[in-house]
Amino acid sequence: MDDGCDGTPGACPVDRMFSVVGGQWTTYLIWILATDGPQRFGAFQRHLPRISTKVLTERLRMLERAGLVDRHQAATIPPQVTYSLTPRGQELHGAMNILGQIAQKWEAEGWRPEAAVLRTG
Amino acid sequence: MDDGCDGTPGACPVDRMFSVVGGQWTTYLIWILATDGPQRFGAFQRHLPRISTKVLTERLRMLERAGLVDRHQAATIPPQVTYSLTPRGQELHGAMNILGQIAQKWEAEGWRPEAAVLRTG
DNA sequence: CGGGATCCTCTTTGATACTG
DNA sequence: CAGTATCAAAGAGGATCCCG
Repeated sequence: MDDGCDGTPGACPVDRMFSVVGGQWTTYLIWILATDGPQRFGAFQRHLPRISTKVLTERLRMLERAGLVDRHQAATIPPQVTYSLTPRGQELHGAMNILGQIAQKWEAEGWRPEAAVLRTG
Repeated sequence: MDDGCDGTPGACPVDRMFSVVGGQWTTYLIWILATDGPQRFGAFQRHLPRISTKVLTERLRMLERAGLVDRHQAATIPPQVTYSLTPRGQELHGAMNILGQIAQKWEAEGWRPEAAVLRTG
């Protein structure tokens, strides 16, 4: 019963996972990599026109440190940097996909998440 | 391929689900309800000593609007309000549990999420 | 007991400009 | 192209007080 979930940040395994992928944009980055394959920095920006370079960099660095994304840099001019999912990133995507499928199933039943959420904009 | 994931908030089903349960504390609330059963307002505060009444109320209201949590009020004095998981809340908990299990498996392999995350505190 | 209303802080984001 | 640095705005979260 007591799983150490006393509210200390990261006390729950679920929360630790969310602390890595819960940030804004993060699910999209993983999704894009999983569905469209490896991407370059500029390609992400084209996929997500409203993300800033700062945040995009931060998210990619974090996913890289978390071992979910691989960063491959070609020493050309201009530089070519390509990001891809690691096996762990792929495994995580599969699990997140389950959440997405539940969302879609519920929405087919009339569920309206937007109505519940206090969206920030 | 294109699943509508252009970065507009909530464009992805996964993101819609995260918009509901991705907020801080939310995973804990669901976890507590799933493992310890129905809880009263004050019980949550005892479980999570650092949460404020404002945020706890907000989260519970949101989970209620999202149909994941049931709020039952007894018209006694003093009032007794009890929160419980709906069937959807239970289904979601099961799916989130998968993420937690992956986290635990990876951690057993040496994965260190804290090292990756830019924790806010 | 179970909150609602405020105020205030701190983090997170976004915009912009510059660089190897 | 792929970032870095800086600044300003926004919003979430915390603390506090009060009420039914």
